[in-house]
Amino acid sequence: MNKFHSEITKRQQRLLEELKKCDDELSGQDLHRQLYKSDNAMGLTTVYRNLQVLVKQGLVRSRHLPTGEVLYAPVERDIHHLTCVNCGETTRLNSCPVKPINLPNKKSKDFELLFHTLEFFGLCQNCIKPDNA
Amino acid sequence: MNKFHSEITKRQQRLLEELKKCDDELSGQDLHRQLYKSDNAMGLTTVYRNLQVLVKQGLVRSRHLPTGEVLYAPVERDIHHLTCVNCGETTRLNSCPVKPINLPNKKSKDFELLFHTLEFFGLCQNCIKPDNA
DNA sequence: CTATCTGCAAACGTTTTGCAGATGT
DNA sequence: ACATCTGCAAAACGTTTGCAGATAG
Repeated sequence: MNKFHSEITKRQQRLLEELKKCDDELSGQDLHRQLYKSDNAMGLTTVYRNLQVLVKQGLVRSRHLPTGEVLYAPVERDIHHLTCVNCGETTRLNSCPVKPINLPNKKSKDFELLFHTLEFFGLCQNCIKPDNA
Repeated sequence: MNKFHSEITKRQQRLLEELKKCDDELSGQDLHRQLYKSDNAMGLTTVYRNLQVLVKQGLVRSRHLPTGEVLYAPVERDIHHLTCVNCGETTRLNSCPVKPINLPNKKSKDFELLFHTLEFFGLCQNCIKPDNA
């Protein structure tokens, strides 16, 4: 049996559940904080380790913010953003604005595609104006 | 005059030149190291500060690796990758495999698009096999 | 009883910041 | 002079790792 796509542990289920419950993406820190308020507190280390597992299983997608932190969401959630390179302001796009033409096959002998990230960077309305910080 | 798209300094020109000269993407550390060997040594802080400027000017694109480090390349270079979520191995795609359909206008009142990043994540050939670390 | 999972504390490594001195207009 | 740019050293920060103890099958 492939070590990926196997059963997941209680803790991993809990994390996935929390991600699905939330409409947004969450960081490891977010999840840790949020679970501490609930009856399923778990250490930060555990949160990070299990998130990695969930990504490798193909159940969770991850994305790196310009700040260096990582945000997680269920794989099936297809979120993309406009991000201002000056002020960092982010606008969410609720559908993927590109049409895949030559995407790698979802499942080929060479590469099993789990998810993609697509982010747009530029200057937001405020920052386009002259005299901005 | 808009503070973006204005003239750039010698140091910034040097960084841009170095990025153009290289076929790959480079990190701040890479650039710093590389310039130290040349006649244009500059401090790490300066490298980072000027790279930020170049990104805001729309001359350079940046992309965050899963490791947290940031890679830079000239904006016009349209590179995308397949990355294995297990071992981190990366394969480069030399053309953008998606067709923009509803991309934000390159230049609108609301948002001035400078570049986009598109990365694919999944499992590489090696890691798909059972019994992998 | 062996393998896996956990959590704490310490480490990591890249990037950022404070500040004083250099540079240049 | 005045604003900008630089570099050093220290800080910052989310994340990762070592290890010993807990848990589970």
